[in-house]
Amino acid sequence: MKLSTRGKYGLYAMIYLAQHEGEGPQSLKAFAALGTPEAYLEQLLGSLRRAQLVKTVRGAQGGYELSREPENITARDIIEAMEGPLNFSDCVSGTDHACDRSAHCPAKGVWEYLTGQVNGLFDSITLADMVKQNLS
Amino acid sequence: MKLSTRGKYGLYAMIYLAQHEGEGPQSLKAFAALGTPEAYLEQLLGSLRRAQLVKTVRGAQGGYELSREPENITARDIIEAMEGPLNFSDCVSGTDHACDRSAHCPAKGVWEYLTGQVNGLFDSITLADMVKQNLS
DNA sequence: CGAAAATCCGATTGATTTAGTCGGGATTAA
DNA sequence: TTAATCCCGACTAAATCAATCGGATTTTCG
Repeated sequence: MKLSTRGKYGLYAMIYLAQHEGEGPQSLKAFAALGTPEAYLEQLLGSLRRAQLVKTVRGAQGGYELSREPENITARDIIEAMEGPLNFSDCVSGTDHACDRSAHCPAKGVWEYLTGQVNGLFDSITLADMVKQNLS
Repeated sequence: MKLSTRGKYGLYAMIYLAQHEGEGPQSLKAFAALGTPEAYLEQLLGSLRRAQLVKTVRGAQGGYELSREPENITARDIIEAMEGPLNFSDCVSGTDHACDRSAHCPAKGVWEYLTGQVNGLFDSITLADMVKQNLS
């Protein structure tokens, strides 16, 4: 089970923005230090913007800023914006017709439980915690 | 973030074997009810065998059995056998040279923390719990 | 006004991974 | 000896990933 680079780079970017809060909008060029291709990062920041985690200022001197305080942005917000919702098995999320015996399927309960627990974990960490390395 | 079908089918298969413990080896044909192509399932059971979670009896009347009691097999054992170890970011696991600034990288601590927590969660659920739906 | 600095956006592409399929080989019970 | 059954490596079509590219739009600054 692994994350794609989208989640990884997305988290880097958000941490970067949190570290530069109050310094005005950060341009993609400023992100260069993150070591990610600028054109790719641009795409990823688009996902973060559509999820309303960052806001943008267009035009010269423009760039990206957090759209709310780091205390109110969770790891789950970020990962979900980048990778879509956690989905261990189709029989839990969404359309549900993937399995015709879900009523008596023990696996379904397992997936539901694990999904809830992992989502809870990711919900419990804020961007502020990450920057301060306040993890426990 | 999603699991591949390997993890999903692998868990089904292990639950099936736990439910039929003591009934002798279960053949791939018996698994047909799981709705997974037999030839594919065969491949997957191979992974479970190499991880020593199941043992096999070859030849006629042969099949698959759990190699130890359901109380001593965890969700992590199964998922890891099927999908490899949890890897949120290369900067945590393995070769480590993926990132030259890992010393002062706040993201690294986040990945380490999340990896530990999720592994702990998966460790805490046994196959016996799953069959009995004893999740909490 | 015009140029430069920036984000926005859809299309495209090469590499990798996924989800199987296939064909034959080895083992064992009856 | 035959049928049942697992073992294994090679193959493949489809999907996803990780970018790249070209141009459009917006805004500041001189």
